Amino acid sequence: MAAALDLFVERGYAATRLDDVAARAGVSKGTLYLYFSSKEELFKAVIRSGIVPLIERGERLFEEHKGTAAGLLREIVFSWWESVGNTKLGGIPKLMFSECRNFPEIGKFYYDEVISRGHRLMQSVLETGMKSGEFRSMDANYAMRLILAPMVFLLLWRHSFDFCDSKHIDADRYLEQHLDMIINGLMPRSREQNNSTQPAKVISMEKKGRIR
Amino acid sequence: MAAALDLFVERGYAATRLDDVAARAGVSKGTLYLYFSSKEELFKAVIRSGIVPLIERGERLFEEHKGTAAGLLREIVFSWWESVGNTKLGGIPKLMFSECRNFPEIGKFYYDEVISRGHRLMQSVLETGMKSGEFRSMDANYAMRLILAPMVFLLLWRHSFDFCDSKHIDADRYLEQHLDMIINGLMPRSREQNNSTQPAKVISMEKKGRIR
DNA sequence: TGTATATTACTGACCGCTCAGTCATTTACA
DNA sequence: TGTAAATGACTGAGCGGTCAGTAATATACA
Repeated sequence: MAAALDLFVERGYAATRLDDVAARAGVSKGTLYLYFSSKEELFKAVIRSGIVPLIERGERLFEEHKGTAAGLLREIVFSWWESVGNTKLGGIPKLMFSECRNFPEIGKFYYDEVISRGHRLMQSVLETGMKSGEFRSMDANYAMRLILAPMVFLLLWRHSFDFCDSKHIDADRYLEQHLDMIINGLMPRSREQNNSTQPAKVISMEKKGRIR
Repeated sequence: MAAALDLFVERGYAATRLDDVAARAGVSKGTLYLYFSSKEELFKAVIRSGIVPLIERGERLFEEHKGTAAGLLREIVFSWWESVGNTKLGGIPKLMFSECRNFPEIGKFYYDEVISRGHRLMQSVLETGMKSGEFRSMDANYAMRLILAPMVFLLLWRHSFDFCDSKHIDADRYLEQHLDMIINGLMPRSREQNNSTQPAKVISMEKKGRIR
């Protein structure tokens, strides 16, 4: 399954040959069929085992958190990047976006088990912040999508056009600035108070030369 | 080429059969080879002819604009959605993200002719606003990416997981809220002044029931 | 303990289908 | 009638999937 993940991420579903998966795994193609009844089943297994555990971690972060909503937001963003963005698991979302129309069943599975739970999590964080008055009130469903979009987009970019890009994106700076722009867009009233809402600095891998 | 665009967008590159393209175009497969020397050449031609004209329109908007940077931003966002998001051309970015690793040559072409020009355009808008003091000063390269990401992401979503999503996204509300969050994140000092920076309302298809 | 039998894990040659690409033939038309 | 355009049957490589066979290990039994 590790071999399959590598190759699926690298070449996409259709372009991955089972002979190659078998070769990389150090077994014969026949052996694959002792464990997975078809290429599609192998694909599903890879997706399932790789992603589902991660979403659960995020849900735990939310339940256990005590502090500002902005701090929690920050914590989720950076721990997500650490465990997904920076690992080979980061290729899965790209894979899913590319293939979900051709495999609606897997698409639905991924949506139900990963995406919708991620959405619910982020929306809860925002609603918490709105209720407490830390964020101004807005449609949490759309706000949630607007916060997640640049995060996932960074992942997709990394696995697609990044190789063309002369200016490689520094993920930490990108996420840092995203938070900065989003928080200032979310905060009510004056802007100055926002510096007090970053108690989570400890867990982030914040750069010294942070952009103002 | 219209037939090919339809099918590429609908099924992806690998899953599109030239027999089907020919059938939809109302010609025989042999005829395709009188005009395109290979499937890959057909793909390139589709991408080239579909997208390049659009970017030029955006560049013209920038050059001709007189008004606030926020107004220009708004105008670009909505006219982009009108001419790309709402048409079948909207499938091309999804296609490019999915396939650019398998066709680095096309990926490079797309990056050079479309993405980098789009980046430059948006970055210019932001820098204009920063110079005039309308926006607070920040790294324009990252800000540009953070503004474009949710826009492109909406397109990708529409062509991938949207079919799973029970709550269909209203593109206008989404973009409206994006602008609202971004502008308020970009504006210096007090939040109240931002309502004066929407002279571009005319061209947008703004909904009455806008989210506050 | 030595031999026979069963089980498990794996192999790789093979099959059949799909589909990009070809080309001898037909059609359109000036 | 000559030539350019179009056709569609055909080819062959590639690849998902199969299965008879092998080797190693475990079990049965005398």
